[in-house]
Amino acid sequence: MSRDHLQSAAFLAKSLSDGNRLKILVFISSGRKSVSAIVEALDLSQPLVSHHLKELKRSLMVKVERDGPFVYYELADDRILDVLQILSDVATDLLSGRKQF
Amino acid sequence: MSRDHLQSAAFLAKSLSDGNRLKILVFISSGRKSVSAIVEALDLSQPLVSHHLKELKRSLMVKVERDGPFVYYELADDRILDVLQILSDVATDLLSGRKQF
DNA sequence: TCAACATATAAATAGATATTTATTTATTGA
DNA sequence: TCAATAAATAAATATCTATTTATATGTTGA
Repeated sequence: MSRDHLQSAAFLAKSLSDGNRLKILVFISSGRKSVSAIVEALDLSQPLVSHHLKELKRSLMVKVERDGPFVYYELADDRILDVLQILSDVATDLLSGRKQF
Repeated sequence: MSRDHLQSAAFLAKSLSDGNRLKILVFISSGRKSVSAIVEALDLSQPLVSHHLKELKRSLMVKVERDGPFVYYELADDRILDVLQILSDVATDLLSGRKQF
């Protein structure tokens, strides 16, 4: 893995490093969702959701589409879910304190 | 994936969100390395390497072992490399601008 | 056009984090 | 014991980021 590739991986990891952003990613993974739908479902303030969506857009992990007054956000790549699953599994194992994996 | 699992994933992702830490992880993935070996190989200052190793230890992603005056760090779980590879692949595809993955 | 709604942006704040420089602690060979 | 090496910690700084509150922009139906 080259230096550039490592930097790219770090950049995406940074986008995945916030719990609220992960909630958003998982929520929109079942299909495009409007901002207001996200706000309601996750019980976060609208500006906070917009802020996180902006960050996710900056890292290209979401695709955006306007439809009338609504703006829909969609997961850009399903492998992001795979990453979250692996990280969750690894965290579980690491916290269990076992010595070998 | 539960809320706790998402929080755990976010916590690990935060540890993966720095380029220098990823360099360290990849370097030690070929076997335990001393701090000074890491400092030389990556051309980073010794306190900076210690700082990042402390962070990696906090997230349990490295195992630590002292041997005389040397302290050796080792990757705690090889699936972390899988995560980095996927993130790198995804970043490449997202930056290529293709619409479907 | 205007009121109502959807979303984005601005500004302020508080807390986190990467890096540098300087110092301390720990270990060992002479 | 002491000098030299390995590693960790402290302190300072500068930057970044999550969140809140307030406001602006954009869209549509009446």
